[in-house]
Amino acid sequence: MKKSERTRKRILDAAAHWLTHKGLAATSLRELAEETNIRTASIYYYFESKDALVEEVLRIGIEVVHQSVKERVEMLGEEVSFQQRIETAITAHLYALLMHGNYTSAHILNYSFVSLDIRQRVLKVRREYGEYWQDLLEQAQKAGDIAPYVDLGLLRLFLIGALNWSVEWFDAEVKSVERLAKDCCKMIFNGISGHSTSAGVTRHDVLTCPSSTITHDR
Amino acid sequence: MKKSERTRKRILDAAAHWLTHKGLAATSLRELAEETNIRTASIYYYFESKDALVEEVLRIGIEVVHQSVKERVEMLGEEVSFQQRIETAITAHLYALLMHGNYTSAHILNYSFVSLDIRQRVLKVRREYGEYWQDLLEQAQKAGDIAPYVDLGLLRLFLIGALNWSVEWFDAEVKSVERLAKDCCKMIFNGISGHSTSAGVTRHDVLTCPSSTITHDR
DNA sequence: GTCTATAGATAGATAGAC
DNA sequence: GTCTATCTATCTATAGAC
Repeated sequence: MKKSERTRKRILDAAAHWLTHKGLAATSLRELAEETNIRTASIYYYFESKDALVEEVLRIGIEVVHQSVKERVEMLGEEVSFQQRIETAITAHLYALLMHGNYTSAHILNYSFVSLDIRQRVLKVRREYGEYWQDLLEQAQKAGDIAPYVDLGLLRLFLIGALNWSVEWFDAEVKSVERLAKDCCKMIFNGISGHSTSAGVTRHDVLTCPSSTITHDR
Repeated sequence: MKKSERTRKRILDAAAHWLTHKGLAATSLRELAEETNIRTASIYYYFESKDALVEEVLRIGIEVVHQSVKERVEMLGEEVSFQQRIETAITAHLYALLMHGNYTSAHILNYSFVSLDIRQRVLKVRREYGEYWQDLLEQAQKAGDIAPYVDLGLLRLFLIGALNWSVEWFDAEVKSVERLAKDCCKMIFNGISGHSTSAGVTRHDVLTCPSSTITHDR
């Protein structure tokens, strides 16, 4: 890696760090320059503007998660169950989110505040990742691993939302990423109800169920 | 309500709006004053500083949700099942979040960026709300409505995280708050698995909304 | 309570030397 | 590639009249 590329990366790293901890408007090029040991004006050699720098951080923030998830799911063999694939996807998402730096959290925390221009361009990258999950979930539903009644769009938004929020509370000393992913997956697949059959036990008589758990349907 | 109180409220409303849509540092007292039809200096008659104003918005953002949830759950009779109580709590949380203004979203989107002082004080109010949910979930587990294997702390963070994230994608024209709450509750309690823990999957007509109509983002 | 006026700090961005 | 110097704009906050 050339020195010029390294400098560029150091600016991006500093930006991701400040965007995560201070927010968009409180992230000043002066402080980024100080942290990178260059002068403010030198940033403009690498980036056209503050907006361009921020846009790249946000874009990387999604791409790194998307790539991580895709890679690790594809590494699984063909015969692996969809529940296992989804657990792997959750693990990979959490890993990229929690362990691999500030780019993704910078994205999550600042997306609402960047200019409309940036938001629209970054939205494309977001959509691609959303569609990856949507495909995964649809395949799982077709294969019968997800019940037909489930609204996959809602599931996707609900799941990714919950995972993204973990940047606010995750603590590796309380629960590891793998453990967290496994527990989330179990909760999502088996449900939390105390009235159904015990978690993980396969039932074939799906047409019968304790009515008490659905009595509030109207 | 006195004129002075109304002016104060108009400043708070404007602040909540700007904090939600532009973020902490991009929310300037000048623009708040303009939106409130007063001069910048007049804001200092009502609030000691920008920080004090922001802190009050964030505090209200939690309190309004906490109160809404508490009220609506307490309105339910004693004999109501815990699953129903939790669905009511989810509905109330979403209502306060999505329908009743920008205070809560201002909190969610800016909490990471406010000064340590504010964050620590606001954290107390947050904790109180978290404890309310923890109590509710513990009672449900004791009553047998939530399975013993469930990590209630994880469930609480997962659930509230997913709900809070809905500010990013909720669209009342796609799915109403009540419908959304009901569907979330069903998914959480019954699980999404197509194979096991079958409680509830007898009703395949529960989710009427085609997932494709849910927007990825706004 | 609301105003005018302004102090004092800091922001993004540019010009041009080296 | 990196620098110094600086322009222009905007910010929070204060002083003091009315």
